[in-house]
Amino acid sequence: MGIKLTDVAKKAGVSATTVSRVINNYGYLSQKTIDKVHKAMEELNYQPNSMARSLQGKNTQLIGLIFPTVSHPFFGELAAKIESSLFEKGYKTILCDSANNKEKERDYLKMLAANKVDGIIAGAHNLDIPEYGNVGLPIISFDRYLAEGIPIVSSDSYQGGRLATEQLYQRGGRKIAIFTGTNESASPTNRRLNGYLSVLKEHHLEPMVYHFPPEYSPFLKATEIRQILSKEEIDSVFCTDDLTAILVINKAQELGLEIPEQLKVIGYDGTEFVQNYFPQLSTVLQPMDQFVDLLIDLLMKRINNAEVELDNLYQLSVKFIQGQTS
Amino acid sequence: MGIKLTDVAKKAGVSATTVSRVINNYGYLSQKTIDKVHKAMEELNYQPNSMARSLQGKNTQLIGLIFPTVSHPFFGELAAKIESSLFEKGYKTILCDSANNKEKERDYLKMLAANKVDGIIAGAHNLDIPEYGNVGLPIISFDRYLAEGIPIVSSDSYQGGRLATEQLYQRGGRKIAIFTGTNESASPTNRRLNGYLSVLKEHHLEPMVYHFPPEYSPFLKATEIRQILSKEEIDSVFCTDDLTAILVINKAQELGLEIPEQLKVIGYDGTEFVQNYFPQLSTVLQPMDQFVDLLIDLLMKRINNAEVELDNLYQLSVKFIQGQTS
DNA sequence: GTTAATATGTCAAACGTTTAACATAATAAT
DNA sequence: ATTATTATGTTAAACGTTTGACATATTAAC
Repeated sequence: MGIKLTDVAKKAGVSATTVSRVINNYGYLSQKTIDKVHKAMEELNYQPNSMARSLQGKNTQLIGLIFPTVSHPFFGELAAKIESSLFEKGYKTILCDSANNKEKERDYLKMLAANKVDGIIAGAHNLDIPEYGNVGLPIISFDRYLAEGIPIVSSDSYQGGRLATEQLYQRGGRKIAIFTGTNESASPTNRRLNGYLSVLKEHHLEPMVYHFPPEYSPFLKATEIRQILSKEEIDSVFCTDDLTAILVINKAQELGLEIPEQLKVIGYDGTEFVQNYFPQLSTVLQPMDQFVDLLIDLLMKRINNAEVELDNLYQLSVKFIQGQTS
Repeated sequence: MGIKLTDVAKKAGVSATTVSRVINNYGYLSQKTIDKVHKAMEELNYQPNSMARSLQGKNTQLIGLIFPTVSHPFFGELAAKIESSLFEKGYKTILCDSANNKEKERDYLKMLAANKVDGIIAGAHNLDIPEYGNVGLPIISFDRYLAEGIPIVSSDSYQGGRLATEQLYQRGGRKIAIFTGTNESASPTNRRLNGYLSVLKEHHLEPMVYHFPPEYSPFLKATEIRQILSKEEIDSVFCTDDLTAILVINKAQELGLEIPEQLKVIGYDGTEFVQNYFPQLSTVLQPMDQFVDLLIDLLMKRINNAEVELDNLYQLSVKFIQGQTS
């Protein structure tokens, strides 16, 4: 098929070993030879066959990325930033959208192993996948418990939950509801709820907790939100993600509720996207860039030394962003 | 390292060849042996080494996806759907965000070749990358001219441009501006502008064309939009993407302009995201699912037969969605 | 002019799988 | 009982690269 190492050797008038030495930079080499070989590689547009290299035990420079879906702005941004940062380090990214599908996630895990990726960053939301425990690859998790010994990077959700709820209270909210996902006790995301509950308790307020299953379509969710808003007496909502907050605002407007006078809304995530296109939203900003840096930093550590000791949980602090919805 | 074919053979009490026969399903095999081998593979959690397989000339089942960035909802959705559809066909997706960076796109092209992907779907926006012409891989392009012989899948942008502009006119717009990207004459996207121009000409109206370079941040773009809206006499804007339309709406609200009474706005794309979270926006719906099906269908054709004759351009028709902004 | 250091070459094994060629069993068909 | 068919095994080469062992040539150092 393509150009191979021996073609380069022939063209440069050297041995195959010498070409390999140039590529892998070992042994004695004169500058003249190095230049000659590089020139030949350029002229032939030679690319070493990754397959053959990694058969030899070389790294594939591939990283698997397992997220629910990049069509969600939060994960889209996270994936884009991770991809970009990895690229700068010479890694390529295999994208795995688990789509809240346990089977798919499992299949992907197998595939990534078969493709001998150097490591995995996983942030999907399907629970109980024991395979994570024994893939035998460096894995770092985002915002979710996977298995013993796999470090988790997340925002300080408890603090974030408190922060948002406290803000609603400060602004006069007394009937403060929380709209969140399904109960996932093992994952840090759930701590947003705990933060909310702790603040309500301190102020002796009655919690109003609404769970929305992740498989709900936005339309279905919006419909249910509308019902809740029209039926229940609520003056404030803490949504554990920005998109839900946007639905709440849309439905509140449909119902003629003044924001923030009649209904205060605070979201969670603070993606660049939402900040750019919904600047009015009050939200809790997750430190996206720090996530990316830390995830990759930890992963690189594990790749370079599988036995390195890492913490179980890294919690990055969040920041409240005051918009006009609270 | 891991479990290999010979381990499976030993465990199942058969020869390596037999295991290979089971995996690749050729030659004579008894059901008993097949079961025995499968059982051994399961028990050992065996995954054939993809590297070794593709060294043998087997397909890698890898597809490269080159898009500007998945942090943009349009490309995020497109990427997610393509990934999902490819997964069902047994392919894995290597994600390449070109980030409007020509060098990165070039590097990625090389990497994809080195990784022996079976094919590429490219929808980035950097022009003049001659390498596309001679990667020697099946490539299908989305919405952009890459090189001679590479089919383009796009929406019927000319029709879309006409549709949106005509709608604005019908609703009473007489000072109709267009907000679009930088002039890229070779790409189909530019035809949205041409559609706009043709309608204005028919109605003897003066075109008002504003170009925004793709490297502009949303903030910068928003600032400029605000200036334009406050200075110029405009009663309607056709934005060639939804996100720009959202910026226009936000800035118009800041300026106290009533929508649609004082300013009508129509976007372009109609992603599920925008439909879910900005349902009020009038827009031109691109047939996302048809894009995905066609892109993959064409790519598969090229993969299975490199010489297959394909059209240069596939234009899918768009649909106007009436919201409350026009 | 000897010695050491540097530079390149030859050769072959290895990575894990596929597959062709050939051999031999086991089973079924006549 | 002979023959054909089906099932499995043995062996070895191949994919493209890396790397160690060893040999030899060139250059530099004293």
